[in-house]
Amino acid sequence: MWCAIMLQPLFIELTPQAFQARLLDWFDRHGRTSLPWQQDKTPYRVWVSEIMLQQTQVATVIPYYQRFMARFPRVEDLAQAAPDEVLHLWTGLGYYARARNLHRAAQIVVEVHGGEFPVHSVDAMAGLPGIGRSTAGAIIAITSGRRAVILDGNVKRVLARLRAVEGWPGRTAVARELWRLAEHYTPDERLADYTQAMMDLGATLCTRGKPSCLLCPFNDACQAHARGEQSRFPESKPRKTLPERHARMLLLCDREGRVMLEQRPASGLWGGLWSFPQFDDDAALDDWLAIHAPDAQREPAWPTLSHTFSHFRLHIVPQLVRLARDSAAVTEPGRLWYNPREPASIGLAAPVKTLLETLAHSTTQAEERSR
DNA sequence: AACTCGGGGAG
DNA sequence: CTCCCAGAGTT
Repeated sequence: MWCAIMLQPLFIELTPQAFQARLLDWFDRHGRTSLPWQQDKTPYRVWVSEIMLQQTQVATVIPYYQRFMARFPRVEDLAQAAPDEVLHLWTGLGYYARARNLHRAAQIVVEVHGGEFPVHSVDAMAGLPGIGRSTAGAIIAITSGRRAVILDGNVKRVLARLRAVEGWPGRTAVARELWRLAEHYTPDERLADYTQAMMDLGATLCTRGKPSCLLCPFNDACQAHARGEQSRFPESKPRKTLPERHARMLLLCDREGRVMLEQRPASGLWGGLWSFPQFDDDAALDDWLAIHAPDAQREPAWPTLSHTFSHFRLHIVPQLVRLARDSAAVTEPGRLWYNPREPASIGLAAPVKTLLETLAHSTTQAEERSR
């Protein structure tokens, strides 16, 4: 009889106090302390890091963070910046709404809150553009030590495994359960260390693939580990096949080697970034050329450049066109003539940046050949 | 509740 | 190739 009971994986479910004690003990010995945003932990510096780190890995963020903080050391510097320069420093990071919201939030902090972040209130913090429930909690816990709860990807993974939470966290019911657990385990003291510890555990031991369970302080209490099903938690998003889209990009060059860019609408894909005129097909591009540059000369199309987004794949055919006369005809608001060899401080979509670099190269080589 | 919004690291 | 990362905003 007792045998049948013993065959069940029997857990002594850790109390929040026991969980916190083990976690903080592990953190004191193995936590990360050298990340750039862990030095001089002001709300501004932590905030910028938290926004950059949304859906973005630490290693990717570090160089962007260094450049950004060097240019905008204080929230006032960011508030006064030109939108184009903010987007320029964000070029390549993705999710450009983050940069636009960051800029707006900086202006609100300066103009409405007197330059101080409202770290006294999760609701006040979450009222700022780009700051949601989790990011608000992280900034408050890390910089003020007040009790605040976070639920980022690391915490989701740790808790989903510890308690074998079934289902994809994108589903409302699963997210609600994870928030409940996050609240359950959050302590009343050492909030900054606890918050950083949960993220460090998720980032260094309780990783998505091949977690280091042997080194984990919770390997005797983790329900996923007991089942040998670490990789099944948290459950992954149900995937659909990505839709395919096609586009032509017009690389319109003048005789000085400059190329025309247009600014994209402030909202939507690549919002506020500068890009090449984009067309659904060859005929649409021809129509545009007939109107704006009737005597321009098309060159053979470059090889297709494929770019994958979260929710579709874009196949880009770059079409180089050289203007026979000068560029005056197509100078309008929302357009600029860009010299690829003298990069300006503007935001560029990743494939656009790639194409501009290719263009700079080919132009340079053409000059060398002509000597 | 489902969809939109990027780019790259890691397997 | 696939998966998803210190998520938030919109529909």
